[in-house]
Amino acid sequence: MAQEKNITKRDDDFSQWYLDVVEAADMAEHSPVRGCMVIKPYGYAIWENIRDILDRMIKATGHVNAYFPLFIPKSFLSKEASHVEGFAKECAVVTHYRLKNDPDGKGVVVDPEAKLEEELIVRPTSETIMYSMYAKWIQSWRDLPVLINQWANVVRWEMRTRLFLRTAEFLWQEGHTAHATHDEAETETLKMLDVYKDLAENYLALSLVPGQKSESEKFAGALRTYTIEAMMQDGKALQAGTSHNLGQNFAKAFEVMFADKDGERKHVWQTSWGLSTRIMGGLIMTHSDDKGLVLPPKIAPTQVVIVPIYKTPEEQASVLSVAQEIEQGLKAKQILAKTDNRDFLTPGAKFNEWEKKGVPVRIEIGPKDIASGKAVFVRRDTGTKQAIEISPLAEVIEKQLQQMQIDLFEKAKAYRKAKTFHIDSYEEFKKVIEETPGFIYSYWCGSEKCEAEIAEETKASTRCIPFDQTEGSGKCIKCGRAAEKKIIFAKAY
RNA sequence: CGGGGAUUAGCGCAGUUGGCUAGCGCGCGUCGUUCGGGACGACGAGGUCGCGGGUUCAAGUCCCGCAUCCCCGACCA
Repeated sequence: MAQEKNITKRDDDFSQWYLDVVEAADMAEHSPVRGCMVIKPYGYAIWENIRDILDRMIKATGHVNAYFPLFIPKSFLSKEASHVEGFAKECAVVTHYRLKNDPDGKGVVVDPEAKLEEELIVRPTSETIMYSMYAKWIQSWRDLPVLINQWANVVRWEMRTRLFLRTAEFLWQEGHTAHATHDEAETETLKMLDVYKDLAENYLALSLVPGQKSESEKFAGALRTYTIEAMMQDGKALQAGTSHNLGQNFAKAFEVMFADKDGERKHVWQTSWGLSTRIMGGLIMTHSDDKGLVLPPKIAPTQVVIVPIYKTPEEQASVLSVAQEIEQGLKAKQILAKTDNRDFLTPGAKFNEWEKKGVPVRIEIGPKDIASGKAVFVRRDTGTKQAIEISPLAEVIEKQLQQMQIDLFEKAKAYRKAKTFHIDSYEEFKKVIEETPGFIYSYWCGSEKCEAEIAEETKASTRCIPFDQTEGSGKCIKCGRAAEKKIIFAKAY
């Protein structure tokens, strides 16, 4: 039998299940370059959809796109102390600009004569290169705010990598803004986190909690970092997007200053925010099942696949012509439909292939259906099959796609709620994190010592201080001191 | 950077105490029969056994060195 490897989700092997889904859906694979990923056409089509939606949102909130260099002079990176400390350990460095033939034999070697005066860092993020330009562009309060976004690749030389979740090179957008006041920057920071939340919930159907990062988890160089933390099917957290209020830290390092209305020269207040291809890992780990990927209709490259079924050439002709009609009807409603008319595959093989790729809706059309004026409609998430009339088919499908989008989100939310625990005792905390991993809400005193000890003892890190806090106060889960707010602990990707 | 494991066809693997022309499954090609849940048969193509040394009449197999990859930790979007 031509049976491929099965995709099976087990608690102890969730990572393997995840990789199997990525492979089965034909989204990406490891490249020969260490830690780097090849995003295959199907995976890239999904990224393009996410990118286009987010790009529209970013522009709708008043931002414009620009592009800055891949290379950052080493001296730039070291201007902001905590920033360089945060990234120094994972930077790729360009030291030479030329190769030459190996004098001892085959191939080429780095020409030692071609050493750079100053090494160049392949950007791990673009704060420094962008703000060196902002310093020139911003002179007056009239130049503010600067609201620029960039779509780019960045490189972080991570020790261990995993497709989409952590790769040495990844694609993202990074927004970098400059404002006249702290409050304006803070508003911007929160506004963009909200854009990410909108994208993640209403398009990707991820279930998440927005909140603020602890001091130890915040971005290197930021005043405050806000995050959306999504929950995966194994109860672990995935940081799906972050928005930073940078304060004046970089403004001071790069001397980004403006003459204010009151005549004083002041440092600008800045923000940066980013969302990467990692979010596709979250998409996969939130919705997929043992048959493969499950895509929310709003980001699926193909929303409806029509599988024709026939035996004889006569049947083929009539079935394909009806399939064409259905496809046209769907396209007229802006539904991304395609007919799989490959006649070297059996219908079963096609069903399987499109299930692995997560196409939301499948329509089966064969001689029996044509005779009865109906077609078979199958939803990817529930697997429900039903016969529907061919004539008003597009309307029904349109509603079903909308419903599936809602259902996926509701399912993800219900799942997160089921794996969310409010815990007051450290003993219970340890038990829960081990036995039923999820988001644990506990009071925390705010000390890095408690945070670090908990991480050491339980492998759970602080994810965020949720905006949504229940009334009251309590005692720190670790040390017992008085605490004002709850923080979420979870194992994380 | 520590601790394990691996490297044989495109992919996944087997290969005995060293011994014949290095196998198996999937995939791939041609033809035929099939086609409502991953079709079947026949024939066929495909290998510098990671690299470099060594031992031997004989090395995928034994020895030495090197390289690369994977997994588990520390680091991270």
